[in-house]
Amino acid sequence: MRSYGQYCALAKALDVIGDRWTMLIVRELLIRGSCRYTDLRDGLPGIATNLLADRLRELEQAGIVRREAAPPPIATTLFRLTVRGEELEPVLQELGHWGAPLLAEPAAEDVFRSRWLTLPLEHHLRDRTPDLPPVTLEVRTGDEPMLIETAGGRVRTRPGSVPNPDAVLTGPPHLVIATLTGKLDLTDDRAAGLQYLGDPETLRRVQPMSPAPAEQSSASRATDEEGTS
Amino acid sequence: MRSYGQYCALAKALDVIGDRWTMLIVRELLIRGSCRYTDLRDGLPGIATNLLADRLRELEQAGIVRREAAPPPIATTLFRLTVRGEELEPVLQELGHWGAPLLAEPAAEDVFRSRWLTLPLEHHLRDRTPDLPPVTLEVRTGDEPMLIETAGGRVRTRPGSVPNPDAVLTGPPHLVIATLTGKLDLTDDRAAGLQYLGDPETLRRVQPMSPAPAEQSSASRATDEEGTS
DNA sequence: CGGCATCCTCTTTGATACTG
DNA sequence: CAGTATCAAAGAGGATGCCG
Repeated sequence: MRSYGQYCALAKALDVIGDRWTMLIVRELLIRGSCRYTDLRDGLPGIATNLLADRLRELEQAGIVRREAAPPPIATTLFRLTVRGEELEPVLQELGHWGAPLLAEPAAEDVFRSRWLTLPLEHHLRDRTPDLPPVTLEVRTGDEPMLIETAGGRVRTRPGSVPNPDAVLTGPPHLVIATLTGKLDLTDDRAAGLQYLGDPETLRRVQPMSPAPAEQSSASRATDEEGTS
Repeated sequence: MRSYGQYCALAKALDVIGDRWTMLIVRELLIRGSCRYTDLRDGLPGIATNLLADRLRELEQAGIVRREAAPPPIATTLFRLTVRGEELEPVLQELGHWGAPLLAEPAAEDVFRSRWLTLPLEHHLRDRTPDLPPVTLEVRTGDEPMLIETAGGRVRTRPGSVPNPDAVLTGPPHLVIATLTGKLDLTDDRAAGLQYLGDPETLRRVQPMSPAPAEQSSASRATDEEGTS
């Protein structure tokens, strides 16, 4: 990327990670920890392979990504974030938080990977009753199942499946998100296509406090803009 | 900008504000509140005028910027952020925080506007003794003087100058920053070109707690990268 | 002046094909 | 698997022109 040439922390940050695709590559590495070129490509549908190669080289040079040889059994290159790279997590969290309302309308043409939910969900969900025995909620949406588990007072998410979860939530991404964040109630009319099996308490346990009042789905755009100083 | 086409909050955010120059335009509007096209252009050295016009239109469409006619005396257009636009402040703060280490080395070729310091400084500085009478520190670096004032327990910054500040700090940007953030001591050898006049207590009062140990200026890049999981 | 629109060149991207 | 090579299309940068 061409530098902005400005002595400003924001501009300098953007000089390094402001390029197209760069932050999404960091997202994948944050989600997956350490992974192969092909894993990255799979998590970044739409990226051109030469761009991915270019960006990885730039990120390596910038000290954000490290390339390492995989342990003996397998022979492949692995990519992972450096400490400096991991420090980008709060940035991505804030950006994701700001962008969350844009997910209000269903996916439409968009591709979706259930892994993309793990980071924001860990950030938003809380264990309301950490003293009770841990629970596991399986979420089935998108390409692969996902687990939401309470552990040590925190809520952890990871791709995967278990034999006997306390509950299973199944449905299209936008309804699953609305449900997990408390914007949509299980008894809600709009929940067509959503299925919840198991103890209702499991869901309530991890939902954030003060569930936001149900949003009007997606009407009126230009009219509800309002500015203040 | 071409959409990433991913149903992911981060990708959606970047669809809207990921374009080149866009975040810097938001920075200017956050700093200046409400301003004219030419003010923006001045705060964004290097931008092509057609790009600024394009981006402003896109931001308006996205509900981030509002265009308003200036009050009768003057006849000009004013641009300002909507509420949705102001909600980007935490994002810019995090990005700036991450990028701050990149300012360690002096400006070199970079252009600089002292206004660019106001946002991050307000975020980092603290009033250590809010019960004492308020103080004013004038900073002279870059294109225009700047004031750092304690008020109501907070530290406020703004471009400007006053007749009798409690202290005046003058010098090149990187030394001024190092001083204000406590990385550089007033008695430090490296402070060549830095001048401080007035009560030393004024500076100490607004500096953040636990001043970071003086950084080795800018040696060794490739060697000090280290990864953890 | 303030607020753009046009024109032109150069760089970056996106899509696809190919290789050690 | 982990890229490089190629090429057309889109976008950025820079200069200048226009209009109230």
